[in-house]
Amino acid sequence: MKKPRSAALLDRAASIDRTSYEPAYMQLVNILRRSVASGVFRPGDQLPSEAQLCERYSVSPMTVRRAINLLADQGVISTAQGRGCFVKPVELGAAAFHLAALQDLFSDRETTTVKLLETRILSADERIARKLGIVVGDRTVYIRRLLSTDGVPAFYHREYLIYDPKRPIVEAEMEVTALRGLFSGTGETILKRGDLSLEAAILTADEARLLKATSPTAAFCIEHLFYDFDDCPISWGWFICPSERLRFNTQVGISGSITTRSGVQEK
Amino acid sequence: MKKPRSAALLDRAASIDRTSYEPAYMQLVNILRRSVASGVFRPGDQLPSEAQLCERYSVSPMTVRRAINLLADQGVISTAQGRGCFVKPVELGAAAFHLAALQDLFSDRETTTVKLLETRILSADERIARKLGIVVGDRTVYIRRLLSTDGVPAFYHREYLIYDPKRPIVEAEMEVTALRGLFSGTGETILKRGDLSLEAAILTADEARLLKATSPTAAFCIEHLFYDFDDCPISWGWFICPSERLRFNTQVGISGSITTRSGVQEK
DNA sequence: AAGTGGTCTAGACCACTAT
DNA sequence: TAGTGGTCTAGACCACTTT
Repeated sequence: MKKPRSAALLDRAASIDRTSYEPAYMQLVNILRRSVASGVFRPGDQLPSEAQLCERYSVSPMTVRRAINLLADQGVISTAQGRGCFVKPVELGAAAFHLAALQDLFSDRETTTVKLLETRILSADERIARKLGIVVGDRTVYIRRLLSTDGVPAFYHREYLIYDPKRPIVEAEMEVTALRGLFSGTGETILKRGDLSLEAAILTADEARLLKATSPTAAFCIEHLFYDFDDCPISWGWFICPSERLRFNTQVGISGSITTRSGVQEK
Repeated sequence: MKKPRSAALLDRAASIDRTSYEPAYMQLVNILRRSVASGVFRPGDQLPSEAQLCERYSVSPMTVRRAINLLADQGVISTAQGRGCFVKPVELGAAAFHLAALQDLFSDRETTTVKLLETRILSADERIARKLGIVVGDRTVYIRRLLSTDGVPAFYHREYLIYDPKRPIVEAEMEVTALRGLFSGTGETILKRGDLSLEAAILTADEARLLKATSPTAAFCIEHLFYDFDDCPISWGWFICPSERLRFNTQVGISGSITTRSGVQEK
C-alpha cells in the first residue's frame, strides 16, 4: 500500500482568533481549506490527526471534530476510522447544479410578471390519470402561464392540477405569489414534496413564439410532480426555459474561497 | 406576528435504541424526519426546544445539537437564535441536479469504451487563448473522444489542453481511466478545481452522426474549465450528451425516507 | 427575566487500523 | 499495542428574542 504524503507542516502563522465573531470551528475549517487550496495538502495527503490539531490550535476535540465533519460534508476530505483523514481528489460526479439559478430569474426582481395564458377544466386522459393517480375522465385544471422579467419572457409553465372543490388550491396556485413562494420557500403551501426531472428539449413552434425565441432553440425542461401531505399527487407540469436565458453553473474541487455560515463565497 | 403551530406531541413510541449500531444523533434525525414526513410537524411549525428533546430522548445537549444541525443542513428545518427551530416549507430553489447521473452512465459498467476520434496539436486562436490564459499562437492539444456504453454512444467530448512538454499530462489525460477517475474521484489527478456550466443545445449534424442520434436532437452540454494547483487553466472543453440518454432527477421536500451516513435513501 | 439556539470544554469510551 | 477516527456526556457561557 502506498504511503500517503503526510502533513509536512501547517501554516504556522494561522491560529484561532478568540476575539473574532467567527466561531473557532469555522476558523479551523477555513484554515484547513486554505491549506488544501494553497497546496500545503494535496489530494491523497493525510491530514494531521485530531489530537495534533487540538494541540496545534488549542481547541477541544469536539471543536476539531466539528471542523472535520464539515470538511467531509463539503467533499474536501474523506475520513477512515483507524486510519486518518485524507484530502479528496477532484470528483466531477460530486458536482451539482442548483435550481437557485432559476429562482433568481424572477424572485430577486420586482419586475416579474405572470401572464395567465389559459385556465380550464380538462378531463384526464390515460397519461394524466396515471401520473396524478386518478381515473380517466376525472376533472383536472389545466393551466398555462408565461413568466416574464422586465418584459422579456423567461419561462413558460404548463400544469395539470387535480380538481378538488373541497380544496381551494386552484385560486391560490394561480397567483404570482404562489409560484414565487414555491421557489423561495416563503408563504403558505400545501405541498409536502416534489419530484423533479431536468431534460434538454427543442422548443416547439408555439413555445418559441410565446417565449419570443428564434426557432429552433434549445431549452431546459423541468418536469415536476408535486405531492400533498397525504402523499397524493396534486400537480404535474413543466417549466420550459430557453437555454440562452438560463445557465447552471457550479464548481468542483477547492478554490481559494472561504466558507461562511450560509455556504461558500468567492474570496 | 402569527403564532406558529407548536409541537403537539412527539411520536411517543419512538426512542433511542442504545444497543443499535446507528448513532444516537442519527436516530434522532430520522425520528424528527419521520415526524415531518408523517405530518406531526408541518411547514412553519416550531419543533420542541433542544432542552425538551434532551429530556424526551435522554441524550445530551450536544447530541441534540448535532441532529438539529444535520436537519438544518438538509434543508428540513431552519433555526433562529432565541426563537426556535421551524419546519421549512418546500423550496423549489433548493433543488439540485447531481452530475452523479452522468458518472453512472459509464463508471458503474465494465462495458465503457472510449474511442479517440482526433488528437492533434493546435495553435490557440483568440478565443482559446483567452479561456486558457495563454497567448494567441501557443500550442494546445485538441482532443475529441466518443464514449460509449454497451456499444451505444453515450457522450461526445471535445477538449483543448495546454501543451506543456514538461508535463506528461497529455498521455495521462487521453486514457479511459483518466476520465473515469475524474468522475469518480479515484486515481491520480493534477487538477485542483474546475468550473462547470450546463446548457441545453441542439446537436449539430456532425454530433448527431457521431452519437447515432436522429436529427434534430436536444442535448445537454456541460462546459468545463479545469485548473491546476497553480490556479492556471489547463483544460477547456465540453461533454455533449443527448437528452434522451441522460436525465437529471432530484427531490424537494420530505419523503418518507430515512437518512444514512452517505445521504438519503428510499425506504 | 425567562427561554431559545450557538458555541465550547475536557474529558470518556468505543471501534477500527496498522505495526 | 499504539494511534486513529466516531460517539457521547454534563455541563458552562454567550447572544438573541420574547414576555
